[in-house]
Amino acid sequence: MREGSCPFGLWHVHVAWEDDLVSRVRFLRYPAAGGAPEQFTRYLAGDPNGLAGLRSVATEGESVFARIYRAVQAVPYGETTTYGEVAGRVGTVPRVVGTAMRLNPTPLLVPCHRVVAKDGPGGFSPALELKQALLSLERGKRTY
DNA sequence: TAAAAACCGCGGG
DNA sequence: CCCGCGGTTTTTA
Repeated sequence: MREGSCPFGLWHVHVAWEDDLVSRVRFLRYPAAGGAPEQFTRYLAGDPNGLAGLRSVATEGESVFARIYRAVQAVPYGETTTYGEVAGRVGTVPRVVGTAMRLNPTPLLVPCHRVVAKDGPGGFSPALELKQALLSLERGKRTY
């Protein structure tokens, strides 16, 4: 298993992967020893198709969460959907979608930042600021 | 271990 | 404002 990071503003995007399969993505305040896959660098530089070719472990299987993650992955770059909308498509309730987003092992690859509340931004860990930065990045506005 | 309670990145009443 | 929804985590025994 390989691990590395690339910078994003005040943060560093840490990635754990093997070949094209990504098992973990995290936002930390310090860099890793090595670099992240170039796809992440491209995405964070504003390339809409930067992440193409990478898979996430989170989307495998038939669990409710896996189906939620697949539904979220289907949300196009630069667009948003709501917790309730995803819930309806998967056959569960909004609250569970929120839980799945909170526990998302591979943010960015499963673009949980594109899921917002019906009226409001919804949440994001470790910082809501990151969700806003990612959304404005996809709108073509570089915050960082 | 197993069962119960608490906890939520929500939404509708 | 309050309560149910359903899946996860924490607490309790």
